[in-house]
Order: sequence, then C-alpha cells, then structure tokens
Amino acid sequence: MKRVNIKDIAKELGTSIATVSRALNGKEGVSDELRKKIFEKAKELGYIANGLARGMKTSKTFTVGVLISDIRNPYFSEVISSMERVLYAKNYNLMICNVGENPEREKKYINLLVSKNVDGIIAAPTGDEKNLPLYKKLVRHGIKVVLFDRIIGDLQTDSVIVDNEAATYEAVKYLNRFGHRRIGAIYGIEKSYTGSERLKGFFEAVKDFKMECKDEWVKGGEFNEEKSYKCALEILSQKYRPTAIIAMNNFTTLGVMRAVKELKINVPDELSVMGFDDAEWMKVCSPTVTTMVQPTDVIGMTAATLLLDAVEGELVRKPQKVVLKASLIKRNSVGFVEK
Amino acid sequence: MKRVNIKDIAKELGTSIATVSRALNGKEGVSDELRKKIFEKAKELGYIANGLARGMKTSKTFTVGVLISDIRNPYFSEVISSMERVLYAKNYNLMICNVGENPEREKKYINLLVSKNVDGIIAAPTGDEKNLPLYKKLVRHGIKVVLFDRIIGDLQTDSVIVDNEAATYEAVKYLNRFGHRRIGAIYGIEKSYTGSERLKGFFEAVKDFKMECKDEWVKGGEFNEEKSYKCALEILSQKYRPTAIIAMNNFTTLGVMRAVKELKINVPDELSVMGFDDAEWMKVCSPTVTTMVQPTDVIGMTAATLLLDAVEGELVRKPQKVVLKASLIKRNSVGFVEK
DNA sequence: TTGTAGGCGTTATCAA
DNA sequence: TTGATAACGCCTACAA
Repeated sequence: MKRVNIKDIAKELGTSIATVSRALNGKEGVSDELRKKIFEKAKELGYIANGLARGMKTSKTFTVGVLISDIRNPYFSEVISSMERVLYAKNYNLMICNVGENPEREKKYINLLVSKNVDGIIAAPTGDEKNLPLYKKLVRHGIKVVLFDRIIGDLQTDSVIVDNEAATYEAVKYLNRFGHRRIGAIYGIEKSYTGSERLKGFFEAVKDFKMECKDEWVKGGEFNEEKSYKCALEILSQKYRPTAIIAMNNFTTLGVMRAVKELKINVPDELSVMGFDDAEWMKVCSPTVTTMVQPTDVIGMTAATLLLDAVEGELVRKPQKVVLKASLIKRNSVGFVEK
Repeated sequence: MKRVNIKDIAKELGTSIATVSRALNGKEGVSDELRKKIFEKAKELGYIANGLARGMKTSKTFTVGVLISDIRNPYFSEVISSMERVLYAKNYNLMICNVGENPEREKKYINLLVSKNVDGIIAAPTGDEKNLPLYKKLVRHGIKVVLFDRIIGDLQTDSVIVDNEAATYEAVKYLNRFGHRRIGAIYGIEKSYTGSERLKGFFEAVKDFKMECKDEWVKGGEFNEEKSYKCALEILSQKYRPTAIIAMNNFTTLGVMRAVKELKINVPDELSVMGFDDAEWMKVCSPTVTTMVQPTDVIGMTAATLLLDAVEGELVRKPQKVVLKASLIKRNSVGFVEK
C-alpha cells in the first residue's frame, strides 16, 4: 500500500505540488482558502511527510545520535531520559548507540550515524586516540558534536562534564572529617577520562590530608561490578587494612557493598564506604550508602540544549564547556573511625 | 564542506556513477580491476553512502523505532540493550521513544517514526484504545511491528510476552508453601495489560489456595515507587494485616521495601515480601528480595529477531506469538509464617 | 563490461 | 497567488 504524498494531494485538488508544499509548510503565498482545503485534504488522506525526501533537500533530519557505553548503567539511562525530554519537545529523535568501551563499535556507529545524516551527535566517547580524527571530521563536516561525561583533548566542540577530580577530593575530605587516616580506593578504567580524573582527585586529597594509603589498598575495578567486588575482597582481607574505602562509580560501589556483606564487615562501624553515583539500591540497602552524586538530569538537559543551540542556531559560536559539580549525599555508610 | 558522493568518485576515475554504485554494492558486472580502483578511491575520499538517498530508492532505512514507557526502568533498559545487540550486528539503528504512559506521545512518536521511514517498530504499547487504529495502519502500510511486554487485542502482528498471570499465580503458590494464609498485594496500572494480567493471576491463586485476602490489603500502586510506598504503608499499618505481600513490578517492590523498613517490620519474620522483576538492589538490600523475574535478555533478543525476520524475510508469515515464562528467584524476603 | 537516464518525494527557484 | 522544473544522491532498467 502506497504512502500518500504531496503529489496525490495536488492531484485530488487540481493544484500543483509546489503549492501544496508551501501550504503545508506554512509559507506565505497561498490563499487562505486554498491553504485550508489543502490541510483538510492532507488530513483526510492521512498524509505524513516523507522525512527522507525532505532531508535530502534540506539536509536536516531531526535526528541525533547518542553514543554511550551502556544503556543499562542507570547513570546513562537517566541522562538519556533527560535528553530525550528536551529533544522530543522539538520533534527530534534519538538514536541510541551502545558502544561498550569498544573503539571499533564507536567507529562503526559514528559512520552509521553519518550515513543517516543525523543533525548532531551527543557522545560519551571511549577516549581511544584512534577515533579522535573521526570526531574531528564530524565537526569539520558540519555535524554538531556535544561531548558529555568524558572529553577528548583538543577537540573543539561543546561539552558537559562533572568536575570529577573535585568530586573524589571532596569525598576524601569528608572521610577525613570523620577521623579516617587510612584510606583505600577502587578506581575505574584508568585510561578513561572519568577514571583518571577521579583517581587524580583522590591522590591529591590523600596527600593534602596526609593520609596513609598503601599501594595494596588501591585497585582498579574497571567500573565493573564483578571486578570491583574481587578488588574489594582483596583489599579488605588484608590484616592491616584501611578504615575507609572509596568506590568510583555505581557498579564499583555495588561490588564493594557485596564484598563487605560477604566478609561480614560492619559498615560503618568497622569500615566506612563512600560510593559514587546514585542508584535506587543505595537508598534501601543496609546501611544506606553515602555517595557522590552526579546531576544526571542537568547533564542530559544541558547537553541536549547545547546541541539544539548548535543545530538550530544560525551563528557560529565558540565551543562551550560546561562543568557541573557532583554533590555529596549523606546517608549511613560513613561513620567515625573506631578509636 | 561537502560530503563525497558517488558522482565525485566517478568523476575522479573517469567512469560513470552507475558503475561506481554497482561496484560498491558488490553487484556483478564490473571488472575486478575497475572495482578495486573504485574501492580504493572511495576509501581515499572517505566516502560514506548517503542513507537518505539510498532509502528513497530502496525504501529501506536500517532503522527501527522502539516504543517504551521509561528507559530508566531497568526492565526496559535491559530489554533494549539486548535488542541493540542483535540489531547492531545487522547494521540497524534504534530510535528510542520514551512514551511514558501517555497515548498522545505514543501517537506523535509513531507518526515521527513513520515520517522517518523506519523499517519496523518494536513497541510496548500504552494499550490505549485510541491508538489501536494507528498500529493497524502501520501493519497495513508494510511497517513491521513487534509488540513486547504488552499486547493489544486483535492486532495481527508478532509479539513477545511473559505469562504474567502464571507468574503471580506461582508467586502466591510459593507463599502458600510457606504457610501463608493472609495475603495482600500492590498491583500496577489496572487498565494496562501487564497490570491486569498479574492481578488476575493473583486473585485466581488466592481463590484456588483458599487464602484470606481483604479488600484493604490490595491496592494499586500504578507501578510507581512513591505510590506503592504509600499503599504499603496503608496496608501494613492496619491492625489486622496480611502475613505476606506481593509487589507487581520492580518500582512497586522498592516502594514496599522502603515502607517495611520505615515501619521497622522484620522481613521475613513478621512479613514475607514477594517482589517482581529483578534489580541490582534486590541482591544487596537486607533482606535480599525473593522475586519473580522476567527473562529480559531473551525478551529483547526474541523481539529483535522477530522484527528482523519480518523485515528481511521475503515471504509473508503468519503472526508469531511468543510466550515466555517468568521464573522465581529464591532469596531471603520470604519465610515461614509465624505460628 | 560500461554508460545513460529516469525516478524516489521533497523544497526552492523562477516564471507566469 | 500559482505552477513548472531543477535539484538532493542513489539505484536500476535499458542501451550500447
């Protein structure tokens, strides 16, 4: 069954496709009477414009691609939900691209998005050097790019990030106030932007507050629950161990809490745990988890808004870099250190 | 900066666009030598086919729309992740449409997807009667539709669902084995497919096992955490109350657990809680939650595969209806009733 | 094996 | 205020 097009409408009304197009697009130069008839006929026939044809002429598709590592990560699903809200209001569609941490997938997806002529791309890039030229090409070719969560050096484009370094710094500072002097950490993917920034802030604070932090107390959990769980087990089964431990994303936090539970360590009496990101479970588990939270809602909204500005704005602006703050949610997994 | 197209390649090589098109698409009728040169030149120029133009000719866009109520619901993000895996392998893109439970959004999104000529739509429909004709029109117009999670009566199309009725029935049966005779429930959206099916199974089992179930013990939490939390508070603060309570989705389960915690009711000693769906937090909270789990992975894979079959298959098949089983995960929130 | 040309459904330009 | 027509980039008969 054939879709009805403006030609059908024109034929039915004995007018031309040019007039129909003008009328339907709200351009002037069509008599009110004819315009009304055209609208009625379009509705009657159930006309829906063909976005492909329109896109070819206007090179505008009202579609934006979103590159993330994993949609099952609540951090991403929250951010995306928030992006979707602002983009939907302007009739844009989102193409979700689950990239894992795989540069190959990132590359293939970017090419797929280019071939579909998306108006823009919002991406949390893997950070692999290899794909940097790809992103640069996008920018050069007029496909608007907004980075979030992670940034890539010297890429001239808008970005929305959280001050990750300050976040872990503040976490350590908070633990310091509770008298902790021996601290451990399970960090994320070391070569990733968020991973390294958070680790940096941690070490800085450890130094500033003159805390004890042995090498065996700091391990990489790759932002993965299972790996983080194992790291936590290793750290916590040492005879001489830290009185507090920091996890550097939501999966890692989960892994730590699971390990703690298995080892029957009393939190926060025997050990304080500082989480990162927020999640439903952190509010209901025992104890509830004190954590550094990223403003997912604002991140998504800001990224989407920046993209819209870039896509719909006429003038060329210079790249914006929005840096947001993570905030500390006080719950019950951090306590005073035992004397 | 202009995108490279086959015309550019043809010009550079002094051949025709037809030959370039044939070569690049792997059609025969091009000498090996020329074909090789074309591929090299295409790579050199960074040619990426224009999907819009291609779509106009072939009426194939390698794009599928996915309609869901909320991407932040882990149930949906898991299902989508699984769909994405199978669709990515065949070079398809997913357009995510967060519909809430709003039929207006559902309608607008469907039209948006039609205008973008998606090859198919995988949907968890709101179920609103008003939009039934819309779905029928899709099917008639050759846009393949696969329903999941929820189905709409008499829509002739593929679907993947879980036997919701059997799921809650089994939940009650399990509680019965633990000696529970007084049972309550917080159900979901009553007019929704999943909501009503689960409630039906519950009542059926209650009758079969001759349990006591007062009207005040059964309330609608609309699959919403806050509402479910309030319902749970109401049910559990009654003097004469059930010894077990069933929650009918993940958000509801969370609400119940929060209420239980606030009322300092000991689970499972004073009250057994049976959850629905699975989530990270159910594994770490205290007690861990015994729950009826849907096979999200299989659901997503099956739905995506059915869609691909429909889209890529040549012959017309009759609609497939796949019914999967929910399974019971035994953890610690259900116990024997106090004597 | 290769090239020419028509058309997919729009929008935009130029005449009328 | 209207209408004819040329693109947009690709695929695909049909011709050579």
